[in-house]
Amino acid sequence: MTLARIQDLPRLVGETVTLQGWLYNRTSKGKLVFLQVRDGTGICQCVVFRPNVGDELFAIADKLTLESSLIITGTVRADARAPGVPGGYELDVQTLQVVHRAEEYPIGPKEHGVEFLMDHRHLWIRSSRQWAVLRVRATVMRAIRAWLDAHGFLEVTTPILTPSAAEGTTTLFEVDYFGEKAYLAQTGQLYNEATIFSFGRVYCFGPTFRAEKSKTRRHLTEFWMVEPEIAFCDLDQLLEIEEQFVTHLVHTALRENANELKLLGRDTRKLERVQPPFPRITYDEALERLKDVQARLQRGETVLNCDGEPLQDIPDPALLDITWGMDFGSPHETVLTQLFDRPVFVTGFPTAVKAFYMQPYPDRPEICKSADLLAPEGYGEIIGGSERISDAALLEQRIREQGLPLEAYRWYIDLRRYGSVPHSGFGLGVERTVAWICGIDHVREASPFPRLLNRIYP
RNA sequence: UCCUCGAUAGCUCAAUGGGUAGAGCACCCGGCUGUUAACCGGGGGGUUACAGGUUCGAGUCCUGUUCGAGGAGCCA
Repeated sequence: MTLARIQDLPRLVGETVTLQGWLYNRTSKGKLVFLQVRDGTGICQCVVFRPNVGDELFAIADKLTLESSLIITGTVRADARAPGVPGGYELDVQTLQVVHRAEEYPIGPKEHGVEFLMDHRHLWIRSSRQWAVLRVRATVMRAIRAWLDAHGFLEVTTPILTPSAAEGTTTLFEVDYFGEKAYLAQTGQLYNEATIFSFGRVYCFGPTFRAEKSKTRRHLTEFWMVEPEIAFCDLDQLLEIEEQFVTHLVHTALRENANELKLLGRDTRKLERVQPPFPRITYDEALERLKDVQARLQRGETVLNCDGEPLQDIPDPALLDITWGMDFGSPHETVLTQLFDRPVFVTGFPTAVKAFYMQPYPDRPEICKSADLLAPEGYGEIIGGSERISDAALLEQRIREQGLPLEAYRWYIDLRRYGSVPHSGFGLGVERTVAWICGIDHVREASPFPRLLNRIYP
């Protein structure tokens, strides 16, 4: 008899093993009880047959409550009828010990509303879909570090308590810092721009905070972001790094989380075609495409996506109104991403709508060397990146133009005085990336305990 | 901040023009050797979000409040 985990059962057929886990579901049929047991690595059907275990143990198994904790011993056998994760294997139960008999469990196998599930998030994460999503999240986070570490990046942590904003002060959480105002970080980028001069290629990876009053499927007030920053790197070089990086994340999840993506019902063919190079379109080109789509929609034409299907989630073509100089809204991203079969870069946004530190094109200063990466299928922006201004005088001018407090950025301007170099970086949002890979419709399920507008419990 | 929709059993929902508040799931009891959200029979379970109004009579109509969902703006 050996202790086993459910994910290893395919290699243990014929052996007698002990599982430790919780009762996920139960059905009984006369002298048979089917216990769906989960142990964190998978879900295994355990078959309790009355003549095998005796009347006393059978009665206990037959009355077990959902989520009761169990230690259960039996023989592993392959059976195509056995549901579960990975499925196809079940345990022929010999003995069973109840560690704790659970009280009546509030979350059933039937449907529940969002508010109820969010109030019970501490229990909801036991459900198979949530389990699958959070396993993919862990894979993505591991793949982020693995790829960056393998490509010469050094992880350098940046502060969460910060004295000022990178991009204005309207979306920051304010905290009291011994009588002074401080803010929870919404980016580590400015500090990354300092550490590249020490290490060349760096990244920071951790939670960031935005006090935006956004109530959409794409927003959390606390989310995880990885921000690589690279010295001696222009925008074109940055995009090559980004597409290699994102491709690695997607294909690592495809390889390591096949069971999870299957459980989620994800169409993995759409993920498999994520391969470099990603298409690159300029802001100007994107504007033309958007106007074209809007005109066709308003004429009542059906506009097709990259797979030849009608565009989804376009409630009102009037929302696609845009003129040169405006930043994209969510409806614009929703349209653009459906026109491509892989993530698409949009480059050269108007300088006026982007952050002060982005490098303007020398021959066209009204646009800047910025690039957003939009995920397919309407998931929208998962990366924002740019080449940074490397000239101290130009940076100072841009800070003044934006009306930002020059004094707060003195150290940041200082970086351009001592061996300044062209450098670039980007930020990738973990929850949005996970939501896209998993094919789920709201980022709140991509975080174990999501923080949202009006929600900080549990 | 704005727009739209919603709140009825533990959960998901129904309740015809205003006329005795109902079903499925969950739970408890009984039945069945292959269930896949099993099925069959029985049982308990309600201050219809809150406050006020109209009415012989309000889950239903009106006013206000609270809470929630989706979206816009902003963003990853």
